[in-house]
Amino acid sequence: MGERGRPKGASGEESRALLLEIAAREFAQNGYHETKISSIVKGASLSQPTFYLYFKNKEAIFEELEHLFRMRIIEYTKQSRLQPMLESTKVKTRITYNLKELLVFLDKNPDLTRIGFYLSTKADEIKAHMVEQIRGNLDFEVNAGYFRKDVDTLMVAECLIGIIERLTFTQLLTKLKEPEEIANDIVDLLLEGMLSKES
Amino acid sequence: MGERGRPKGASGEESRALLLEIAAREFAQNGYHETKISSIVKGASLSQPTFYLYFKNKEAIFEELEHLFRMRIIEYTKQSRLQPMLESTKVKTRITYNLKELLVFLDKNPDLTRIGFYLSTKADEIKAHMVEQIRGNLDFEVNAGYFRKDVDTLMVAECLIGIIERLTFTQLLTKLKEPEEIANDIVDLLLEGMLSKES
Amino acid sequence: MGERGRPKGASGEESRALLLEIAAREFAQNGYHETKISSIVKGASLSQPTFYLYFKNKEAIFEELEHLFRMRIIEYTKQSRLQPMLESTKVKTRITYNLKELLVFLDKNPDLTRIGFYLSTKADEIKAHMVEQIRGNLDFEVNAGYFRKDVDTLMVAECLIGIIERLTFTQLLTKLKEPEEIANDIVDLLLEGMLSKES
Amino acid sequence: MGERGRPKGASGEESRALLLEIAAREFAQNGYHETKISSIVKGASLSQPTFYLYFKNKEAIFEELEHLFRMRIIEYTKQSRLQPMLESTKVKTRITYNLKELLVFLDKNPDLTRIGFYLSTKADEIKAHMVEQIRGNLDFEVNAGYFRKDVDTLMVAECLIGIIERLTFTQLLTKLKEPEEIANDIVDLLLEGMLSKES
DNA sequence: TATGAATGAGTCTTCATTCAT
DNA sequence: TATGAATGAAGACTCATTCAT
Repeated sequence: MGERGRPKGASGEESRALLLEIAAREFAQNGYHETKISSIVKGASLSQPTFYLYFKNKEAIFEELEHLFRMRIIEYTKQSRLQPMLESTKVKTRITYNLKELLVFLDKNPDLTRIGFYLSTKADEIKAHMVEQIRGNLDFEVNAGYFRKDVDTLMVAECLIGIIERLTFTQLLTKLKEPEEIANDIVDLLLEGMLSKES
Repeated sequence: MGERGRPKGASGEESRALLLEIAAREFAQNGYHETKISSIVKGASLSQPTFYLYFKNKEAIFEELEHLFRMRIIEYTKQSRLQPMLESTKVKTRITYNLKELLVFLDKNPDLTRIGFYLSTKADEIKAHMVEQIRGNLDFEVNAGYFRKDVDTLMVAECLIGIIERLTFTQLLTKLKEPEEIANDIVDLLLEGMLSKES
Repeated sequence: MGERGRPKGASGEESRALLLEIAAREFAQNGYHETKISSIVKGASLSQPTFYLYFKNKEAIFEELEHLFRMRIIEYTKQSRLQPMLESTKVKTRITYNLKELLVFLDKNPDLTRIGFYLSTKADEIKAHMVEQIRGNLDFEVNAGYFRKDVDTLMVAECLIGIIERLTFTQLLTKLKEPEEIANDIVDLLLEGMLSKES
Repeated sequence: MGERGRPKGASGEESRALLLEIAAREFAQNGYHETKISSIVKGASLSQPTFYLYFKNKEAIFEELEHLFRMRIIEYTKQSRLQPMLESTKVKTRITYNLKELLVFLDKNPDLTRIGFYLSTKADEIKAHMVEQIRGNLDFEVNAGYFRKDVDTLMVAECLIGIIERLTFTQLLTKLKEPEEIANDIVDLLLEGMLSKES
């Protein structure tokens, strides 16, 4: 029967996955309320009742997308703790690399990112969680002597999240800059500051 | 009509202002869609038709709030350009002061802030506008030799906006920190960087 | 504006009462599920949203009708207790009269009767309540010597309710018999029994 | 196809019977509309399409249950006509026995009883049919001199059905009383009446 | 200026029912 | 005989918005 029109007997998992994908796109594009079940199923070439075969309701599919983002983002922040005993000269490189990896993930999943960072009512929770992780890392790094002892790690972590969020939406997802460039810029700014060195 | 027969309560302007105020609170608390005209007018002890006496529709009152925020925020960024010929030693103080003033405004208008920074579909425009202003200031300041010549002023401006937004929601509006503290923290971080000075 | 079409400004209470009336008819005729909000409001020449102005939902209006029936029926059973010291010869007359009054009420409110006796999920409760009342009356009457000491008053009360229900639907609401005739028949049967007297 | 490849479980007849049984239970418990095909088939561990292998639709299976009840109940009322030339002293015994038999049947088939007596739109027809039968019996019995000549046999038959219905639901199916007790109570009440004998 | 009363338009959701295998 | 997958049809409910006074 080839590819024409996905016959009735498509695998349930496929339909479900398709719905999730389309839903992510629709939510990201139009927000939660402007996204109608009817347009999700139309996008998936399915009927409305089919939607309810796989998801309890609109909220449920949205929550599943939130959850998906959350699980994946948590992995990234977990991985990003610096190894102890890292050579001082490698610190900057390592941090930049970790940050770049995170940005690559966000870049590859723009719809999920918009949902998890912006649309979700749990966006605050998610970011707060990231802040906690980063702050832990920073505390460790300060202790290890990589950074000034007098920095308020919580504030830095908050700033970093604010920066990541902003640059993700204005530079990354708009394709104005590559993950690596952005990572470099951020790390340079936060580590070195803006003042002229001779000053 | 003088003072004689205002049959039911307030003057027109008062009712209008009240509706704006309540609406701001409701929008800030519950978002655009979750905010019902019915609850706005209930909050203002008025009837639904009265609402339409003062505003064309729900969108219109929201846009008016957006506009209000926008006008006021633009003033602040305009004022914040550093005066030429500033003594080098005063730069940091001056920047911090300007930032603090902005934060004080946001702090005093939490509902508008939430609307203009977060809920409004024009939030991006507003922030982009701020970025432009700040970037102009930074360019000037770099030229004046206050900062490193190699900083990407657009990126710094973007970062600053990201930081302001985040700290506004997590530290300022939650009353965890005072505007001044936050301004100090931000400026210190961005100017000095995190690295230990001896490094 | 005369009577044509009930203008928009009809009193709210009127609309509400009208909806209740039409709803009773629709429920009685078609049952709970077959009755659509749309047909109720059509019957009342109103729109669907108007329905929700006066009732929380379909269940709520049904419950209000149940309640109405219940309140009224309870009055009747309360009134029907025999006065103490009644002359023995008047007992039968008195009982018949009370029963007739109840039947007159049911006859005058056929829709409510169908709802409260048949459609309502609380029909059992309502009838159980009536049984209790009647049983109380019977106990009193047995004590007063009007009836055989060995009758099981609960059973008689149950039988009476069964009879009333059945005859209401088959004889009364179908207009085959008048309340008075039915009351006479019931009382005669229950008091005298079927056996030939000489036996 | 013999016994070889019945791929999934039971023979057709078995599945059909099972569906009927489960359906009766579900209808009796939850009513017609609240009973979903989905829960019937779930109860029978079958799939929805299988249901339509055996029944045209939801209405059809319900009607089949109605029919089943009707056929069986008619038998009982047919049998219950008193034999001519019965000794006068045995009349009461015989009537009681017949009534008891009917009640035993209802007691053994509570789901069908609830369907045929209460849920079915044909419940009225069924009961009307029973009334007719009983009335015929009563006419015969009156003629034979067993009962008062002045009783309205139709009314008595109606009363009896009302009583049977009520006591079935409140005493029999709730297991409060045995069929025999109930039969005795009914017959005693209807034959003897409530009045004290000396009166 | 103010409102009691009413509604058009639209969405979610459910369920009996059917294909294709 | 049996079912995984899918849907047509329909109803409840909500909300912004408008008459008529």
